Amino acid sequence: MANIQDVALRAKVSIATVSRVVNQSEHKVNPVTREKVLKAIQELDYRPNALAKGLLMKKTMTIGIIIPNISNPYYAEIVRGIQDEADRAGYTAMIHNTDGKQERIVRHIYLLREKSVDGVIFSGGIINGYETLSSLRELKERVVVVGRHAVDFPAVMVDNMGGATQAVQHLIDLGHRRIGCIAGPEGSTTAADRLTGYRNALAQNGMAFKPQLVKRGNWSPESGYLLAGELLAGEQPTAILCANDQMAFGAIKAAREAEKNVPRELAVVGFDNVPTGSYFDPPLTTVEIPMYEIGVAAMRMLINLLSGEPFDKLRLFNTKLLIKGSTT
Amino acid sequence: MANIQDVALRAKVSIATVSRVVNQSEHKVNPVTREKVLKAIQELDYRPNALAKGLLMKKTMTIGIIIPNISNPYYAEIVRGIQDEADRAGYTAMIHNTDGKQERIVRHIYLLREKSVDGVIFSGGIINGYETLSSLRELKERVVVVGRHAVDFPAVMVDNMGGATQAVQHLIDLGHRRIGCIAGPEGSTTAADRLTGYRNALAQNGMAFKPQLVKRGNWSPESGYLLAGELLAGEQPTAILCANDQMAFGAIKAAREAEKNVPRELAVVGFDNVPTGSYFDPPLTTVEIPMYEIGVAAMRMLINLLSGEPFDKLRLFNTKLLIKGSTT
DNA sequence: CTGAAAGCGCTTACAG
DNA sequence: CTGAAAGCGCTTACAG
Repeated sequence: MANIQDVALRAKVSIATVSRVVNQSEHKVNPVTREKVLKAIQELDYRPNALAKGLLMKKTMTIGIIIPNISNPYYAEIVRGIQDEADRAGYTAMIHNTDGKQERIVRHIYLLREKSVDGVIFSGGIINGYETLSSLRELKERVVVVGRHAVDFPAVMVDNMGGATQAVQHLIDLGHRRIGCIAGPEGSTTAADRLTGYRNALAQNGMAFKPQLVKRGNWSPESGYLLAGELLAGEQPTAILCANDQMAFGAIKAAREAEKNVPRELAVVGFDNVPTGSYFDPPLTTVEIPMYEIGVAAMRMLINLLSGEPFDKLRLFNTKLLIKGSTT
Repeated sequence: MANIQDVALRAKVSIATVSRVVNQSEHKVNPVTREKVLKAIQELDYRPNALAKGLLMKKTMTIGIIIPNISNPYYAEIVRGIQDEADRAGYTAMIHNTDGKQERIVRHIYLLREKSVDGVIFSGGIINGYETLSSLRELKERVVVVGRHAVDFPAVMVDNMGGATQAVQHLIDLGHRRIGCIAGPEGSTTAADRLTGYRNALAQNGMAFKPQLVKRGNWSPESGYLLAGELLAGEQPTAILCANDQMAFGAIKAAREAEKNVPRELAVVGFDNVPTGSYFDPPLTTVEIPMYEIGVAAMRMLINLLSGEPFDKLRLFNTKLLIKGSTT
């Protein structure tokens, strides 16, 4: 690969001049000289080496994204938002899957530091524990998080609580009185907030909270399927709020196998509004979250953080209840 | 951030010695000295700078992945496979979305060169045109592709043709004689191969190929929905092969709205076996592709390529017809 | 076993 | 307007 030296030699100028041309520097360069350099660059198919530049400038135009799993459509959509915004600003992203495991989170944070990323966006899982915080020490002024975290980073958040309350209110308005909940896993603040929203709606309507109507899944359709099966065999709710769409897909399948008509005998609400939900039969009623925009906003925030621009340290997105065929 | 110099100063040794300890070099280091260095590293929370190392060693332990769109579950699954295998080998991946646009492909290939990635995995879209090939020039010995391409790179391929033939044979065996096809877009070799498979099955059974039974979508559920609507309103096939699951979801929705029972009045087959397909009603009959394993295999191949190990330049994966409720 | 020094490919303050 | 030189943080051949 041709380097700056090769270009300088061929154009018969110094590397300083080549650098100025390449970077369209303020520093004046004679037009004739510039042309010579441009010609040499073209002929040699020269590209500046970003490692060398990054080492010197202490700026790599690279960011890290830490998520549980890119093959989860929720994160995939957020990531696409982050990347589109990053691309517009000239940043490249390195994506790290942690499956929510502390050990992997810590290891990948260290990796990002070694690779000298300019900043980090953290979504999913949870930042806690001495190890994780300690690994973030050197990076902590350059982190943006998506979701609610114990630590005080600039954050893009979603009104999960309000969304869940609204969804349950919708079920109550339809006349449901035994409303089950397939919640997300322990340790997820998103899951916790959605569950709180469910409880709030019950309380606001003077309805008792019954722990036996609540099951905790792991976001997968399988877990929704199994837990809905348990609820239908036991407590027999007439409606179920699922903490995400995937689990709602599983719940609808369980209802089908139990020969319960959705929505007539069992109403089901999901959360997120993943793309395929509206193709289901019945189309899934769900709480929409603007995942793509969340990603864009998180990257926007990181760009401001890194450039020293002032910005709001907290951006809250509202949800929107989409009433479709799985509730009536 | 502490650098190697800081560690050397604190441990009262030279940077050469620190380097040897950090890299667990062959070169002997006195155990007492080693301990001093380790202690300093710990106290300073030192991490070696990968930019400096990469610049010197001409090896960054970073790879690039070029795909159309990470929020497409097909690519997300392949990427997860690539990343898991990459992670095991100590590589980090930079993912670039091109939406299949030549301009973006070219731009991102140049970006990957600037960032000095060790290698590239290219999936989706298509490598052709002077611009793209030219941009790949410097990287061409370090590229692995997924899918069929005009250019001769080491490749991981899928028997799309055989899978489609098998799926259509299944429909024929069920007695269907008017079989429609919602194919993928022009310019996609995957789409072309699946369409050829469809035609082959017809030919093998002495059935005529009718162009009016074939429509070309763009892989999205919307396109499947619209095109299935056209087929149902016009040619009235009794079965449709869709070139991917997303379009099959759309087709089933169109059938529902046209009050055609699936599978009784319209049989539908998808392709890929994305995770949600089996939760549909009816569960989607589809041609399974081992997406995750394809990703793993592609990364494995790239690792061998980069390390100079001998390996098969072509790895072919077979598909598997999964018969579910959308065909009977 | 230890360290001084060269060099990877850049940018920029400084001198001319 | 142009260029020589320092320095970013590393690894390793070489000398001792």
